[in-house]
Amino acid sequence: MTKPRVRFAPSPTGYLHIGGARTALFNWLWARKTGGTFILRIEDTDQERSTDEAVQVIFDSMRWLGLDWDEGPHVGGDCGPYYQMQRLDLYREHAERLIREGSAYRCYCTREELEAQRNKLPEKKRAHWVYPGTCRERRDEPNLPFVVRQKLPREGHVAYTDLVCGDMNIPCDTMQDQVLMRSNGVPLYNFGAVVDDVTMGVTLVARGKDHLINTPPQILLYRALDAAVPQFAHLPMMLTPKGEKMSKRLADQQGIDVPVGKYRDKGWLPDALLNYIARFGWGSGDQEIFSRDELIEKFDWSHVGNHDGRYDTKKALWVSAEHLRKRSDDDLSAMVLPFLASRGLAVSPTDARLAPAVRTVRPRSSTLADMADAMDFYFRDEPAVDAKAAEKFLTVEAKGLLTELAAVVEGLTGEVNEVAYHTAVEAWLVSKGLEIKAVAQPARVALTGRTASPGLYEVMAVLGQAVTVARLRKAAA
RNA sequence: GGCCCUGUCGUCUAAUGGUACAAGAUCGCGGGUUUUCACCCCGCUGACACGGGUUCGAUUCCCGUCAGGGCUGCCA
Repeated sequence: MTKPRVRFAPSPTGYLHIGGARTALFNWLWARKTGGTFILRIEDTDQERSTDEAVQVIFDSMRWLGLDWDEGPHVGGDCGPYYQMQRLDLYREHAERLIREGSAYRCYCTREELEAQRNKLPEKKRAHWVYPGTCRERRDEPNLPFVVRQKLPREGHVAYTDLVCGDMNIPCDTMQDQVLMRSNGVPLYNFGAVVDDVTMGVTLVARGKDHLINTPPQILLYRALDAAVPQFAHLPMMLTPKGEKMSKRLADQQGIDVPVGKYRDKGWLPDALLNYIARFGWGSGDQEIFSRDELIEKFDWSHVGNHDGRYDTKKALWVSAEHLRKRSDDDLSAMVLPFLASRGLAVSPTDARLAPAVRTVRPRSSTLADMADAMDFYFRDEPAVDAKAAEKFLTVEAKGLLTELAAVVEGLTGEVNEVAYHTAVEAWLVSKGLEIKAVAQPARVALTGRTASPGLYEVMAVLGQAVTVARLRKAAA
């Protein structure tokens, strides 16, 4: 049995959409699970919207996610080139063949003529205008611009079995003679994709359900080209929390990050994003958290659902946090550095406070950005003090206690660690007949500038004796 | 409007023609732990869209209704 060949074929018109990332992931998982081939192909035939920058963004996002491709730009392959705009000869040859064999025809109707026809319809009915087939039987070949249209059967059905959606059976009279090639010789999606999938030997096409309706005419094209029809798997849509298509605008309104790059910028771990989007439309028993290898091991088309879902920001953040908690202090230290840097904190990778600081904030963070924010006070010369907190807790009475506390800490000798702080402070409290509650919040504000932070003794241990004393004294002044 | 897909807790998933008072996770709420905030632990609320059939029996199969989504471009 031959190994699967799957592909991800984005169009470079902006950024890698999170829904696109899921399509890429499912294809990639299948290739990795089966030992098949994962192809990356750039569908840049929309010259109005495609840009080189967007191509670069796709590469960057794919690499960040760790979805490496076996064939495609940069890595090459036997079926290249992998940019559609570099394959125009191929499309022209295939279009000519279809015309010759009667599965396609040249259409000389101009855009203006067709537009005029459409506009004759009442406004409400314009949406269901279909091309009337004016040039279907035309035999002459005037020296005029033309598009190539697919010549569809007027009756019959196209049947196929979708790995996700099951048995499909679509009547031909609901399709129309779609344009295959523009008048400038550039193919449209439904043609370019088929020619490429045929010539690249793609055996399984997994894509969003928004392409479900494109499949029957594509199957007709495969048949017309005497090519094997691949398997199809149409993935359910990722919708906004309100159940709408995830356009950039709507997503922004509802606080969802659509571009993959946003997740990187916000300090998600790539594996966490992969986990969240994998669980979207797919599941494996009760398991929620998957490593990359577990996804490869457990992924299966039979467990891909076929109903659309809604993005859930809270659950997404939970998944992110779970992945963060599984990482070692050292890993996280290295990864959080850029986030500290972007906050103006040039912390050295060898700073001894780094890993201990990470350990204290890890259970309080959902992303690396959260983590950097939570760690801020460790690395500033002076903590940013919340004015309200200071007003509430740094009272005259509290300042007196902080002065004493500073002296207690200053008096410590030997190995001064978390336990030592704990022991010494407890002893002092007992001698004063006080409970920790009496000084906890004032001390916290003094040391961190905030009312919520890791435990006091942990904080002292990371800060060190000298800084702890200094901050306590400063707050008491 | 037409065509296509889909309807299980708010959300993402699970299970099944009858051991079932429909399972897990998240969110929400309450409690515990605690120097704060988290983490963690315990508990609670919460769903088979509706109506017909098929069947001894339907959440599960079929039909209809309703609802949601997608497509309906010389976009992808």
